Amino acid sequence: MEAALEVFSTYGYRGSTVDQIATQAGMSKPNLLYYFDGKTAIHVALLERLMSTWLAPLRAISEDGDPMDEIRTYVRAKVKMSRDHPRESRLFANEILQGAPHIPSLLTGELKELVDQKAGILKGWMTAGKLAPCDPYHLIFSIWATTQHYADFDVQVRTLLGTDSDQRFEEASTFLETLFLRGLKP
Amino acid sequence: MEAALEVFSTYGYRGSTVDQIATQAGMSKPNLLYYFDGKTAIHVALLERLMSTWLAPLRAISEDGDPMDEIRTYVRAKVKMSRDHPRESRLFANEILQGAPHIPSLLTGELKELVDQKAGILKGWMTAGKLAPCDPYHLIFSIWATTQHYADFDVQVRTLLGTDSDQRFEEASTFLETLFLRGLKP
DNA sequence: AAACTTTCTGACCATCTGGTAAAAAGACTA
DNA sequence: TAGTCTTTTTACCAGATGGTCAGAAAGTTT
Repeated sequence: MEAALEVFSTYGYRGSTVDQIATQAGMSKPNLLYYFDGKTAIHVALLERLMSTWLAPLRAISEDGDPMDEIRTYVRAKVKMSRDHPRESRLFANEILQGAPHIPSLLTGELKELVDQKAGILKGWMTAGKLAPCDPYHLIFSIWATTQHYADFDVQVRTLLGTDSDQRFEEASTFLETLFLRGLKP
Repeated sequence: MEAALEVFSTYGYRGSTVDQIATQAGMSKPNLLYYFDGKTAIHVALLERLMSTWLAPLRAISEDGDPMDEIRTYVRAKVKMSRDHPRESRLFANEILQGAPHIPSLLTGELKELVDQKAGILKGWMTAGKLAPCDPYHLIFSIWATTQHYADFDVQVRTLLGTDSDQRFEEASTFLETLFLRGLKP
């Protein structure tokens, strides 16, 4: 799985070969296929296993917390994930970009359920006057987009910032925190 | 080129075949390769031809305009591009996601030059007190990320919003406009 | 109409890729 | 030790794919 993550996230599904994954995992192709029912099965298994980890920060948003704190924490956690788990982010990005052909049920199921729930919480905060009124779904999208950008478009970010240090994640965290807190203050 | 855009943006570089593009263009593979020097050449030609169109909205930002108006106009233009030219967006997203193996010079050249220039303008507005102080590069990234999200992750957005109408682009425009204007008001 | 140039096609090839078959090599048990 | 089950390797295949080539059409010039 570790090898598959490395390969798939770098070259995409079609761009990866079973041989590459096997080599990366230090085994032969037939041996790899002894444990998995084919290339697609590896890919799906990987996506399913990572989905819950990937959604953990969103799941952690609590209705009881302070809205501003919760959002700040969420943004920070997502930037951290882009820094520490860029491969996972790219894996999902690749899959969604191609129209999510392998995980349609994950989108309509687990993901939608969670997002609907959290959107409800956000909406509640807004009607309670604790958050500037806006569309909660688009708010979630904007947090995903801005934070995952630093993993998915890393090459571009590094090129344009002209720095290779991890400093960009700190800067990003600070910038996004300011943007969202100012933008959402009731 | 139109056929290549359609195919490459849907399946990615590795996932597309020359035959697919040829069929889409209504010609035979050898005939297509009579005009292009190979699969890679088609891809690169496409990326280079689209780069300027793609950057037009950013290029249109004028130092003389009102900062808030300029940013509002830019965000709107970018959302419109996601709606009207999703294939172009996905084509670039695919390429950057894989590490931009075919267009390294475009990033370090044309793109970086333009972004540096516009970041300078933004910085100028900030020191003049016309815009809340923040990192101009990360500001540009956040506008790119949030707007292109609606093209690149369209499947996810449609699934979670549960609507297929183009209404989502209107909502997105409104939401992002509010977010950025509130977040950047000095 | 002949000569020549450009465009296009069918047949073909080398390579890559996902996947399989069968047997060898270990590991465990009676 | 012999037998059985699991794991791994070697050899291989069928189909897909990028690309080539000789020559046929089609068009243009002389």
